[in-house]
Amino acid sequence: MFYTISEVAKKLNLSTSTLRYYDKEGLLPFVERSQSGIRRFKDSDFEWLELIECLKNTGMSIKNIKKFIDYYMEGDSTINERLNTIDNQRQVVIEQIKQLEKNFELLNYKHWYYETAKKFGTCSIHKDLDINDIPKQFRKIYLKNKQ
Amino acid sequence: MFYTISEVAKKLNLSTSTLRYYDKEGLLPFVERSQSGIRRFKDSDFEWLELIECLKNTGMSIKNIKKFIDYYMEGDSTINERLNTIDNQRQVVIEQIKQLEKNFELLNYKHWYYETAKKFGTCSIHKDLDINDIPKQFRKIYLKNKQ
DNA sequence: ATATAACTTAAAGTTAACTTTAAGTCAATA
DNA sequence: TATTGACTTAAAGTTAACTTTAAGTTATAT
Repeated sequence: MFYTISEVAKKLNLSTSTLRYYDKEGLLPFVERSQSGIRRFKDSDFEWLELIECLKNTGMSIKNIKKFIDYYMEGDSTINERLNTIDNQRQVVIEQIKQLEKNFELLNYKHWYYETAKKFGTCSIHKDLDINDIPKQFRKIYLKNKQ
Repeated sequence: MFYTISEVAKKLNLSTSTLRYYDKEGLLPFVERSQSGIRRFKDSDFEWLELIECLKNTGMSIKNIKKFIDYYMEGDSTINERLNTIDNQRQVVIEQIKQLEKNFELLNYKHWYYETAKKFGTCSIHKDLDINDIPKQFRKIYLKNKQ
């Protein structure tokens, strides 16, 4: 079973020009062509595209994704390099999630800040609040921001 | 207590040109200037810069960050708009974390895939594996990728 | 007083990741 | 057979977020 570029684009919510761009950049060396040069994507190519999307999503550049795919094309002699790339990216994702959780805490604090301001009709309420009026989880950040 | 632009840059691990760029784009209307026009950052400006970094980190564009800061400069009449912006961004972060966790799962599968290939010296081992050889958490993705 | 280091603005340059355009080929239907 | 729609490549254009450059001013140390 083969798919055209526009079928793949639709399935993955990418544009055909993005897929051609990826191909041009060397990300899709395994995609076959018909006699007349038309790309014929197979099911196993979706697995690759899923990994490409994953690496892209987690901040890897097109160039570095290409390096990984080049390793793949070299065969079993590069298993270790590919494992290292994957492990490195796992670490990247762990850091990204940690960072997002920090950002989320600040946004939660700001949510409480504006909820409280909304209740009182003014942001200046925050000058008059006692530490006991502040939810425990926000006290540290509140004091930090106050000084 | 005041800080120069390079002190702030050092503290926040940004470049001075980035801070000037943010200022030019309207992100720092509250930063004071000396008589001769030199920026004088105060402690409360760090709170703003922390929020700017947070919004930027979670994917908000400079233009939309500026909108938020414009609301702030308007005063109490925009509390609701600011609350909405914060709440929207909280939702964005929740989605980002979910997406990263999905990406992390795929990377964990690929880690196992290459660890196993490494153990056997070849990726072709994966053609011969029985479903029972595959860790439970990877079975679904393994079968999906196999067909 | 002079050198140096830090600041200033305005404008041009950079980079990554697409996106669009132009010109053309191919396959299927009226 | 002619038209339509999907495909092709190559190259130019776009966008966001900086970064660098050029030309000049200011503050401090010797």
